[in-house]
Amino acid sequence: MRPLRADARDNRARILAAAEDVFGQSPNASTDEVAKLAEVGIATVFRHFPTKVELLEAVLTDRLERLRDRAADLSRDDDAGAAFFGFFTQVVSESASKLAIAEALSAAGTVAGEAAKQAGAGMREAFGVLLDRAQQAGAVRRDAGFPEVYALLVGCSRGATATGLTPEARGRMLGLVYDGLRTGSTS
Amino acid sequence: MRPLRADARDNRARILAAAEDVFGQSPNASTDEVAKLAEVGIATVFRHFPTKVELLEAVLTDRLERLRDRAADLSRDDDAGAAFFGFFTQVVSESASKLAIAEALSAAGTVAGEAAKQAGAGMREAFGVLLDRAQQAGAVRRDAGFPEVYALLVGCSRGATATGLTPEARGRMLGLVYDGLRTGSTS
DNA sequence: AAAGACATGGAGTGATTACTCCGTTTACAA
DNA sequence: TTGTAAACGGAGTAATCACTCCATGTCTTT
Repeated sequence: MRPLRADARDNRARILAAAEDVFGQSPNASTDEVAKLAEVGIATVFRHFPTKVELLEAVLTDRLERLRDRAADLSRDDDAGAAFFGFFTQVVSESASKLAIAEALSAAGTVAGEAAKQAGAGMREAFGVLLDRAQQAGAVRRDAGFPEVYALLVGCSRGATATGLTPEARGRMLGLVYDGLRTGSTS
Repeated sequence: MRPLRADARDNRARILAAAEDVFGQSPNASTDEVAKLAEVGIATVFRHFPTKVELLEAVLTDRLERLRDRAADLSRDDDAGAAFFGFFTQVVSESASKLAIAEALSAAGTVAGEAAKQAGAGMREAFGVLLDRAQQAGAVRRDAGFPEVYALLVGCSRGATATGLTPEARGRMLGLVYDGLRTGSTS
């Protein structure tokens, strides 16, 4: 297919940004709201994303790919422990202000269409690498399996946003979790 | 006001039960679905709960009160540590099958009307007592504040449900968290 | 610069849904 | 048993929302 016309590409980007914003604040907002914020007609939204679900998936995919890229970057860090805990902290902190990330993490494994599903798998895989390396380096206990650690990542994100934790309390919460994850706490 | 007529009281209970079931599975189901499941006309639903929001609040309040009662019971247990961890485990385990509990916990502090707000406060207070006693007994480290522990409770619930954790993985996740909460892990 | 493909906006459509009206039925008191 | 207030069911209403149609506008190519 031929490349998009300049204005079309522009609008597409604006719509995606607006959707991220709108759905980030209230997940079942109407498509009209997205159009309004993007300063675009409704028809334009539907031309670029034929269905509301596809628009949501596009937002989701976008977020997941960004998280995956960040995790992949960090997996090349020399300090595997710092990379793992740094990623974890960053994700949870961002979720506090961006509801959408928390939702994206939840949805990553469950619903969603093909593209989003793949992005979710990629993101989880990249996080798995971070965990592996941190365990090899002795920064995270070896008996911590991926599913439970990933659930903790998701859970901490949602818990922090849902209860409206202050940044300080969020730090203390992560401190508790990290103590549980570190080598040495043999339960 | 006079006592409800027998059939009315009956229907009210059936509607509440149906609502818990329906909204527990898909939080934005229609009121019709609740009526269908309760084997009651729509009008009857709206006569008992004048608004969909009020119906949701009633479900929420119900759940929160049950949790509060359970926490209050456990706070009379001799083993404060077992009481705290037992409650935590039970809440997270139930959330796995009942989405609604996880949602209720999240909503407890944020949105919701007067009755639900109060029920949420009561539940959090009862949980706070459990935490206090466990800390006094030396089963939970003293530098763990209520907000972050409560956020962990909510988070573990949501994380477990959102990622579809197996019961075994859920147990391991809780093991990690509990290790972080116990006395001795001085971070 | 001019043609024609590509995009756009916004009114329109049908489906869904929260909530109401009212004729009928049911529980309770005497 | 019967009168009546209380409760019920379900068709009806208005609003919302996802999505379409088409007349108008705008890039881009030669």
